[in-house]
Amino acid sequence: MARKKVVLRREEILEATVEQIKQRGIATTRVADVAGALKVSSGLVHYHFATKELLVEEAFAYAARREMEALRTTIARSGSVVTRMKALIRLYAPTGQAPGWRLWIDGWSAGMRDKGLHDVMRKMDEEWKSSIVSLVQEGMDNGEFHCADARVVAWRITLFLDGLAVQLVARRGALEKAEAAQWVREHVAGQLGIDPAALGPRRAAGQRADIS
Amino acid sequence: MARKKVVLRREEILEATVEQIKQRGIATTRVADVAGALKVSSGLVHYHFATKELLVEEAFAYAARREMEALRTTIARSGSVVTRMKALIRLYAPTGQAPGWRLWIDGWSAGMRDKGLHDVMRKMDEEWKSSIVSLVQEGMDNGEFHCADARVVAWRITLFLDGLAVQLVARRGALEKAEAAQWVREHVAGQLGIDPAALGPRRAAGQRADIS
DNA sequence: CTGTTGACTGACGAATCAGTCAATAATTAC
DNA sequence: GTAATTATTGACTGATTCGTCAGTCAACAG
Repeated sequence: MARKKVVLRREEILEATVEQIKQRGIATTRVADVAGALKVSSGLVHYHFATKELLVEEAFAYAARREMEALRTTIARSGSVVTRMKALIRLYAPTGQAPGWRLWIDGWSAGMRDKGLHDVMRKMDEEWKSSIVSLVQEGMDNGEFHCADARVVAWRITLFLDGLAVQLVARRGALEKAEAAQWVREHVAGQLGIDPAALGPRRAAGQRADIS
Repeated sequence: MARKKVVLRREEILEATVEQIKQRGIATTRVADVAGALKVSSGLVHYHFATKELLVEEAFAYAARREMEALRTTIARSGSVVTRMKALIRLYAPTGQAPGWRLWIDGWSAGMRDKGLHDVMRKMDEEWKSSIVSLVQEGMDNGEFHCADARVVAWRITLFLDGLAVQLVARRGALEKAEAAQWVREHVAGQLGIDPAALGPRRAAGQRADIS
């Protein structure tokens, strides 16, 4: 009962799959779990997605698509480049419980053996970096940023955020959230050639810079 | 046939388990794979390790122990602190195919749900960082390094290497090995307040520093 | 109102694998 | 040399889970 159009049902299933994977991880998520979460038969999941492998890959692609949309929206907003960069950091730095990062960490691991998954992650990473590059370039062009190579800067920022995500997941609790946030600001600001305070939590500028 | 003392057999099995996990990943490694690699029955593996979960955890602990021994050996060598830091980077930077990193990336993922694994990884990370801290501190004390806080520097170096590992695995081939090595040198040197050329591939010092 | 499509079910087949256990071969103890 | 001990086997079980399929029923077209 409650029959749905294919597109809607597929999206619903992908959404549920992403949620289950965040909670249980890829390996321990059963297609029965996904079906159960939607109160639907496991047969239906297979009706829409032939194999579990395909389901997982499409779920990652779905999650990646949503993430990239959010990124593009943030970047396309009005306001100074610095302000948008700040928003971007708040969106993606793994400060907080960062349930989204759990998904990507699982993806890195599974992607080492699953070609399809690997390609999905790779494509997302390319989009992510090219978005950062264009934002950084915009800042360089209008004089807000002072750095040499937008591509290298984008890589280094990505590197740092990935590493931080690993640390905050692999050593939950060992690093203060506030300290991590401070490091992100310092690192990004250093890369962009701006004042770390400009990326501070509230006001864009004009607060004490109590860092070494 | 070919009976072995428990300690030896256990070590052999752990070694084989690590190898299998590097190749297949945690989830898709069967205990039959481990047994098969040693040309031994699966019953024997269970004779030494009650459950697969235990086997995997101990395999990670074993790998971590070996890695930490190598680290301590490198750090305890004679020579300047810079030289030892250079050796350390060569040992751990995920330049090359880095099969060791595959293990840790799997560990990060599985450790999010497996308490025992999580603790193993956490302990190794603590040891790793405290080793780095003491090396950095030594360099600060004898004037080779110029930085403010050894702990923060150790964290940032770790962060960077982890992030780089992710990038080189998640986007195999997209980043030139040489460029990655260059970035590691720049980042580490920047943190330590020294000339990146001092961490260069061959001679300890006295070569051109062709970086921005 | 009726026929057709297609989303959906639920039971089932088939395969996979972790873990058990009784039997056996090698080692050690005495 | 014999008994006790211990490492090892390999066949087996029980549980799990992916994927299939024959059939049901809602929605819609005509």
